[in-house]
Amino acid sequence: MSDGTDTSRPEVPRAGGVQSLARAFGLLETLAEAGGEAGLSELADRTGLAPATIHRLVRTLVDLGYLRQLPSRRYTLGPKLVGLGETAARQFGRWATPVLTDLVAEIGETANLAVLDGDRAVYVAQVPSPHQMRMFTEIGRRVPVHCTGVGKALLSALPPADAAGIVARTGLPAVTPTTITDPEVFARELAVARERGYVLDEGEQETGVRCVAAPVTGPHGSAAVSVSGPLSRMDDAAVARIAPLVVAAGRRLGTLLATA
Amino acid sequence: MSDGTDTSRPEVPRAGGVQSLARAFGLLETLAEAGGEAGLSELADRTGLAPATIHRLVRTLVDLGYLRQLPSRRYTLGPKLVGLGETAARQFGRWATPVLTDLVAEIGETANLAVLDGDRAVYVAQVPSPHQMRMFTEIGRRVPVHCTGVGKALLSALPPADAAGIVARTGLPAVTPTTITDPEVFARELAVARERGYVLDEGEQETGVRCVAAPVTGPHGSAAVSVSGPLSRMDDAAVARIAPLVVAAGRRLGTLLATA
DNA sequence: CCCTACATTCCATGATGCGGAAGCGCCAGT
DNA sequence: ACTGGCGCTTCCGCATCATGGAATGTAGGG
Repeated sequence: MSDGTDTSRPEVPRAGGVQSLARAFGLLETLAEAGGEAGLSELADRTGLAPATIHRLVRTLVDLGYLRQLPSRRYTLGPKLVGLGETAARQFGRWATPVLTDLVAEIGETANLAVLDGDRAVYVAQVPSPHQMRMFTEIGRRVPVHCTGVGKALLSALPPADAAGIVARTGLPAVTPTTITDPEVFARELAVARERGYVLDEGEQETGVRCVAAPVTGPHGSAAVSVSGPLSRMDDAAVARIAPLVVAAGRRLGTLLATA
Repeated sequence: MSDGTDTSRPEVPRAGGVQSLARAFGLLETLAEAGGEAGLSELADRTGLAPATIHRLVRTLVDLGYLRQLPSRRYTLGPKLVGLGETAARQFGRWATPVLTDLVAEIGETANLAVLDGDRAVYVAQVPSPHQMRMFTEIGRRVPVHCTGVGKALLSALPPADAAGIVARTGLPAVTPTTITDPEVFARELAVARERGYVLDEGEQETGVRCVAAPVTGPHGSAAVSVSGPLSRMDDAAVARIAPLVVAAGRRLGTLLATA
């Protein structure tokens, strides 16, 4: 950075405006990816930043309560992040939960809301089915887009070029025997989804779980609703009954999103 | 900092090193306090920062995915915060949940883990009692220290001077008829807690709920475990049986905290 | 239709964050 | 116990980067 001849900056393609912020959040993410705990030098290795720089950022975060320093001098995500995340989730849940609750009442299976986060989908709200008490709070969980109902629904609402870009970056790794791994088949799947307004997930992420998902139709709305349940209850007749309800819920959430 | 005559800055006592970071997180907190949604000028009013400054910070956060801009141009907490918060909670929960689960198995009442966050306590892990399905995920909730079992347990593990400092700042507002409001009585309560190794919460935050809490004994360990249930089940005999178990759990968590 | 209020962009200024290098404390090795 | 090495922390001069006042664009209200 000291000579004016080469101003190319291959790292951090387009972070944002304030670099210290981008770096700090990068550190938080790096820490999360590292399993929620890391030493300073490990962070330096992963991010390529100077130790002194990292130390200052990290120290600030510790002072603010968003990071904790363990007795071993390593760093962990701090308690305040839990609070913020909870508030954020509540925020999403506030307007989505009523609609999801209706869906569960009509269908009897677990209903989810997810949004696009980079190249993956994050669950931001969930209303569990009355059938099985399973599934803790899956809220906040990030899943691949290519093998989940919500993921495919999210892609189907994107401009095809953007969707193709995401798929190109993430690839189509097989998770179960039914996961779609052929790009051409996947493209057709999205085309069908756009046509019908909903997608199916035929146990592509978890065997035995069938899922109906629809995009949340809004202006900027990168969101998707889904209803999922075990194959035993989700037969073809059930899907035929469920699909229109999920699509309607997506539309309803879209108008809510635009309004509030 | 613009004029040399008056450098007193009553606001933001000691933020941290990197000011843009402190401000950005301040904005996130302000947004959370405002109900999770606010316009730019509202943020400007609440924080006292220049609109241009806020806009740049906020725009960066939007680019990074930690904030979302609604069609109405207002701002909301973004999906990535949900993910980070969940990871942070999982991080705490990972090593705590097994111990809490054992506690619930032995006692049959809800078990919690909380840490000190500034002058308040935050719940970071919880295993619900099999009895009542009540209580959603209370994780992330911040509560006062003076009227909760975990709060008093946290204070009892602190150097008395530090505990007194916190109490001096927060005061002892009455929340229920049994809340301790006399500083001298409260100091004695903490002394007893240090002596016995556990504290009771006699419906001091919510009438009818009795709670046994113990500090997590670690090197720097500002954490506390608690078990709480309705008075009907938490009689004196139950408390006598429960207290040693909670203390033991605190000790166990302490060694885990020091190790991993 | 104009007008007010809000969000957004521009730009010169200097405060502020940056990172190389030196200092310390902790384990591991012998 | 001594020593070496590694990783965390602190210092300090330089210039980059964030800052905020003012100008511009945009939406809703009278």
